[in-house]
Amino acid sequence: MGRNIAALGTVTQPPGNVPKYYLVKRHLLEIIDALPPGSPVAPERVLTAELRTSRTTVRQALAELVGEGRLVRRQGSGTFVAEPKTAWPLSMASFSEQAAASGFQPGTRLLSVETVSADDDIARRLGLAPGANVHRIERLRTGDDRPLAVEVCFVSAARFPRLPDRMRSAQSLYEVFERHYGVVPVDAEETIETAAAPPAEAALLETDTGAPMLVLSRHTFDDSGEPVEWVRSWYRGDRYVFVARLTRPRPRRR
Amino acid sequence: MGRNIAALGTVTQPPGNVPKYYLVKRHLLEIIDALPPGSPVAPERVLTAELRTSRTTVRQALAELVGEGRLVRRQGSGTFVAEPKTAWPLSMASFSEQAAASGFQPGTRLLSVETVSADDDIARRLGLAPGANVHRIERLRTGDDRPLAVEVCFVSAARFPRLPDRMRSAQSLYEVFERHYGVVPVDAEETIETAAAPPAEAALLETDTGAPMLVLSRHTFDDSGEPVEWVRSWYRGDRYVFVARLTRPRPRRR
DNA sequence: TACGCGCATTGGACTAGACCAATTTACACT
DNA sequence: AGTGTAAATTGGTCTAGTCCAATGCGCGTA
Repeated sequence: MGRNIAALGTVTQPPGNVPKYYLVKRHLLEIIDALPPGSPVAPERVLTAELRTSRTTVRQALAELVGEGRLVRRQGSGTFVAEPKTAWPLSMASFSEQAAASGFQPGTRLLSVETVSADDDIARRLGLAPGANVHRIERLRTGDDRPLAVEVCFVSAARFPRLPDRMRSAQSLYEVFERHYGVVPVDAEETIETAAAPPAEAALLETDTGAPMLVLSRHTFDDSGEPVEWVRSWYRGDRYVFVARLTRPRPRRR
Repeated sequence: MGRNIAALGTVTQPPGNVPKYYLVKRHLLEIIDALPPGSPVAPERVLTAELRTSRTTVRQALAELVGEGRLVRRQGSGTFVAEPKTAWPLSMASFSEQAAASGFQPGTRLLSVETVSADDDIARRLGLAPGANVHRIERLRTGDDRPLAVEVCFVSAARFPRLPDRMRSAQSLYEVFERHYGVVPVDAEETIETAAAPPAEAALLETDTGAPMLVLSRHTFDDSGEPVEWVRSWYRGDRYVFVARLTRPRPRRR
């Protein structure tokens, strides 16, 4: 068509400054909403010409849509409408149980197990003296053989001797905790934040450096209130939505 | 100094492709980590010259650091090390209670109340026929007079007649539910995802269009399992971390 | 001293284009 | 018809620069 971006949609928003790339984004959104997942979208250079803008501006709009899980891009191939996001439950259940609850075949790839000296933050979280030895366990969690999350877990080396060896043959960390050490995690504090994917995590999760991620940090305690583990998990923000079930704590007051 | 980016740090990561902007980001991170909040960081053009790269590349690194809450930028003024993020609890408590628990003086600004026809998604969520009337309540929640979140709430118009009038003088929606309609929300399903800030939300939250956000959607039910409200809240991803407390549901099995 | 105007500084948005990498397509040759 | 290679297509990274908007500083003036 070749109509100018200025003619796109109606700007009902704040008086002046809606960036041009955002008009492009809304325009693309209208197109995407009408197409089923997998449908191809016009290539960058075509959009650039059609909308009379620079490639940079088009790319900024596309990048946001990719980050929000609306589009998928494949170099050399094209841009396509993405599948809807997948729900990921927040619960005390083990990874395998959570995955199963979401209808995935869970899998784990052990990336590295090493024993290192804890930095101040980790030591404090695990109730150890600064510099104490901790096991650092890095794993790639998969669902239906597709990468799902990268987890880095820290536990006290003194409390869990020979854990590295045991990890190499085990699937579930919680099972090892219980079987070999009699430790049962009973509650946890989870924090959720956004971050940009570092190159290593991006590669493992098959996305791009800088892609928006959901970072879930879990601080787990056993029944006596002792800290058990400190885990930091990276999930692709364009693929997953976290779901939490909340119940009113007390009957009522007032 | 004028040292080239190629000399920065050591690339132990994946074989080849670490983008140049990421080297800049790591370099800046080292600087930031050693400075207290509020400290100024060198302006873009200086970094561009020092690191022998383009302004675009420097800006990409800065943008990610801003999105992760490590830096704050003020046009005409400069770039500064940011305050640490603030924890925001996920619980069934009302906004005021949650804010108080986080040490904020809670406030609410009613942006708009209107009665509209529900789209299919909203109707389904509230258990209504498609096109049924719903009240749409848009509010800006504040903590210590600073914008905290933008909330858009939908409730059935048939179930809550004259709610718009009552809202205008009320602070707490839950209080109105209980006092005037005898409805007490008891549990909820919350979903958390990432998104880029639209211009309107960005303006209200005093950030930039496209800034990474945490979007919290809450589907609330009363004691008989009836849906009460559907709320979508936008929080600045660079400022807040969501915190959830989890407890193992069952005593144990196996 | 206090005020106000103008300029320099700084971040924000956008452009046009170069070069690279992955993929797909087209075509020549067997 | 099948196969392999070259070319075209498409997304990814980076550069160099323009113009604008908000802020803050300094200087001249009242």
